[in-house]
Amino acid sequence: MAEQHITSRAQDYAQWYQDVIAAAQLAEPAGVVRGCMVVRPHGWAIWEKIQAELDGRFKATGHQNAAFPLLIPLSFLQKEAEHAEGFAMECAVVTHAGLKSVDGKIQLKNELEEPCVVRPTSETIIGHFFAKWIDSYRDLPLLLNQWCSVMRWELRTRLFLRTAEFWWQEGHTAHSSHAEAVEEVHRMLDIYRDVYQNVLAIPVVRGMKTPNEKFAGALATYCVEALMQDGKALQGATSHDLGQNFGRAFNVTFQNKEGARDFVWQTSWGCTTRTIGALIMVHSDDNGLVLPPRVAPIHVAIVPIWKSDAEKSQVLEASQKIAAELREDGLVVKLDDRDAMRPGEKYYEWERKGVPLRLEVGPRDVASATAMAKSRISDSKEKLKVPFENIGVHVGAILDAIQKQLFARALAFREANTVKLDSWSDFESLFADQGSKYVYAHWDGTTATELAIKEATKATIRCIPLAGEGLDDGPGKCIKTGAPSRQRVLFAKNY
RNA sequence: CGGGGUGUGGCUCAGCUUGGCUAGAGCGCUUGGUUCGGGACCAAGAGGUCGGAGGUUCAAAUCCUCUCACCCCGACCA
Repeated sequence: MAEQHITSRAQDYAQWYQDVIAAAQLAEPAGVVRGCMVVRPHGWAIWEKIQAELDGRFKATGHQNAAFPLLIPLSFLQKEAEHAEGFAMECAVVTHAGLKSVDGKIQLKNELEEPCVVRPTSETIIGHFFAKWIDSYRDLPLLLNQWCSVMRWELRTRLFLRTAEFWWQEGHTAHSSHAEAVEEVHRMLDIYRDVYQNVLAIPVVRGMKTPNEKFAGALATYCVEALMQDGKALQGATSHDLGQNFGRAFNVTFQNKEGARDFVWQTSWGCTTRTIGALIMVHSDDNGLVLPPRVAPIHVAIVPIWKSDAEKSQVLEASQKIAAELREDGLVVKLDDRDAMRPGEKYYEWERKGVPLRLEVGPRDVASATAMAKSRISDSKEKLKVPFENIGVHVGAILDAIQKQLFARALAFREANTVKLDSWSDFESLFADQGSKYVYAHWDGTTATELAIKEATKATIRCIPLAGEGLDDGPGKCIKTGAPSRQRVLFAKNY
C-alpha cells in the first residue's frame, strides 16, 4: 500500500481534491479512454450507500425500477428540437457493428444504416416506450426509474465532478395533469433534499434554474445546490417539469375521463456519482476523506495493539467480541489485525479512507474493559474511553453525534460564506480572482443580464430559491442594471 | 475544442540543456529476523523495451515529427 501525500486545501484546492480521492482509493482516471474513470471498491461502496438511501425513498413513493437500452437511434434525438440541441455536441455515436481482421489489423466492418447515440440521458427512448404503454388515464401515473451509466463526451473532465461516463439514476414519470406532474417534481426534489441533508449531512438550497440554465427540453428545472469548501457551488440533483414537450415529440397520449385525447405531462429527475465529489468537497480535510456515518462503507475500524503473543491473543479475542457486538447493531466493522503493520500506520490509513470512528484495543484496555475511541473529526489526538459493556450503545451515540456535527459544521460554513449584496462593485470584488461565496442579489430576470454578469465575474445564477429558502427579503433592484427585481437569486461560481 | 504544463519500476522524482559504459535514488513491495499505545529497524531480493509510433544518427530516456493520456486556465456541461 503506497503511502499517500495529501496536498493541503490552502496550498492547492484542486490538487487536494485529487489527492483525497487517490489516498482513499475512491477512483482514478481510466487513462486508456479519454475522460472515463474507474470507480474503485471503496468509492463504489459509497455510491451503493447513496443508491440504497435514494432507492428506498423512490420505492416508498410508488416508483418502480426498469432498464432501457444504452443505445438510442439518432432519429429519436431529433424529435425534440431544444433537447437535441442541448445534447448534440456531447453525444458519443455508434456508427459501426462488427470488426474484421485485415492483414492482422482490426478494422471496422459494417456501417450501421442508422447510427445510434450512447445515451446522454433517456427521455427520448423512454418517451418512445411510454407511447406504447400508455393509452388511458387508468395507465397513469406511470412512475419509473432506472439506475445506469450515461455518456457525455466532455471536453474537460474531473473525477466524479465531470467524466465522460458517469453513473446515476434517472426517474421518468408520466401524469394526466400538469398539477400532478408539478407535485411529483417537488416530491422528488424534497427527497433529494432529505438525502443530502439527513444522510450526506450537506445543507442544500432548493431552487429553480433560470431559463438559461434549465434542462434542454424542460418547462422548468428545479435543483438542490450545495456549497463547497472553496466557496463554489455544486448542483446536487435536479428535478424537471417536462410539460408535454416529450409527450408531443413522441406522441405519448392518453384518453381522459371525458373521453378526450391529450398528451401526458412528464417529469424526470436525477442524481449522479457527482454526489461523491460533493461529499469530498464539503466534509473532507487535509488528512483525507471524511464521511458522515450514514454513507460510510465502514463505520468502525478496530485497531488491536499487542507486543507479545500472549497479549495478541488476549487483545484479538476482546476485539472480536466488540466487533461481533457492533455488527449485531448493523454496523460495518473492520477489525484490522494485520500483523506486519504498526498501529500508527493503521490509524493514518483508516483516517484517509474516511472511517468515522476508530477503536483501539490494547492490553491496558483489556485490563480495564474499555477501548480508546477516536472520532475522525475530533480536532486533537484526544481519545475517548468507552467501556466494553454496552459498547454498541456508546458507539451508536458517537456515530450519531458525528453525523450531527458534520451537518452543523457544513451549515456553519455555509452561513459564514453567504452574503447579501446590493452593490455591483462589492459583487465584482467578491468574485475577483478565484473568490466565490453564496451571494444573494437582485436580478432583473433577463438572460442578457445573467450572461453579462457571468462574463464580468464568472459567477452564475445557481438558482432562484424557492419560498422560504435563502435570504430573500422581497423586491429590489437588479445589482447589475438597476431594473426592478421580484426577489433575490443565488449567485456563485460553480462546478 | 483553444491556451499552458506534464508523461522515466506501484508512488515521488533525478538523468534530457550539451545524444555515448549495464537507466539511478528514496518510499512502497517480497523473504527472514527484531519490533508494535500516532507513519519502525536490520539484512537479502524482485520489479523499468524511459506513454506510443515514426524519423535523424555509428549510437536516442535525451534531438525532430506525429499521436495518446493526465493536470491547470478558458468555452460547454450533471
